[in-house]
Amino acid sequence: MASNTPPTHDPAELGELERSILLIVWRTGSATADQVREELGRPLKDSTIRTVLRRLEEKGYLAHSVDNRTFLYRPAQSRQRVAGRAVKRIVDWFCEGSVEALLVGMVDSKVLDRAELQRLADRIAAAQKNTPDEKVNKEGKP
Amino acid sequence: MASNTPPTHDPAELGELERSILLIVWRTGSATADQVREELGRPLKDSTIRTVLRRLEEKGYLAHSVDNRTFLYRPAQSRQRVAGRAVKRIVDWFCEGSVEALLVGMVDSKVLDRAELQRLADRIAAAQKNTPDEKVNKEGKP
DNA sequence: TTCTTATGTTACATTCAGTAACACTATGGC
DNA sequence: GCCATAGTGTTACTGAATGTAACATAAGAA
Repeated sequence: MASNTPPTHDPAELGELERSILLIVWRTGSATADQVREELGRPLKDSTIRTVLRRLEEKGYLAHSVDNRTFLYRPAQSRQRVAGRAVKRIVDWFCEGSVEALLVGMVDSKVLDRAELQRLADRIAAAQKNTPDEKVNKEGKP
Repeated sequence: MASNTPPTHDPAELGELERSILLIVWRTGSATADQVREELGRPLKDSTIRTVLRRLEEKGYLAHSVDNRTFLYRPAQSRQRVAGRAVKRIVDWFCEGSVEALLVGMVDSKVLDRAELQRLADRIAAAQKNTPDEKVNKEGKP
């Protein structure tokens, strides 16, 4: 498999409110609709929050358990995983799959500055060391 | 602090067709509505193509010049720049501005495999070397 | 039982992208 | 000069995704 994403577009597109709420759940680890509403600091009705939470769960970003009759939402995916996939999509679309090209572009467009680049290099070096020669092969991309 | 505020408007997500057309213009360097339509290989009306081209220009992705009464569209931004900014947005939203966190997440979620990571590290190392101590020098000419 | 609290369901407005018809205007040929 | 053609300008409709919320309902608590 690999290659392309199916015709149905990836649910990486979130709205503002959805994103805000998702961030809150990520930040807090878990939250009830009420907690989210308070965190939000915006005058939104309870049902609004719950609708968004439900949609986020439908989209696979959240999961919930029932704690004494109250829904407790938790992330179903890590922030970074979601971000990673979103980036992958961008890379596939705009850089024809080349992460390197993306990085070059990021430097080029000053999205990344030298300092960050340096830290990035360190970080990557560290990651290389931490994970020996493990198998991390993914989509067939020889 | 350094300039962090995106001066231009937020590069909102593009639709499928918009993306396809944008890719065509990027690929060909410049194109008329008619050329785009042929490249697309989809039975779309001329006005459709032109509408999308116009919207892409409004959004700042394309620019046009008039060649003998015919609009000739050209990219207003490079693919990589667009990609870079899109990634920055993701990083800001999901990783709280930390590109490192993003990279770690990408590795974690296997969006990036070790080979890519290695190339990336090389690439970055090369970039470090190529750019003295000055501000980021965009690849210029190899 | 009644009140309270939380969920389930349904709906409406808005925005945007996909798609296109139709009106309008130079320009070149006759 | 007049008209056909090839372009552009304008406007619009549709459908999906999101923001937002009202209203109905079920299950504990008092």
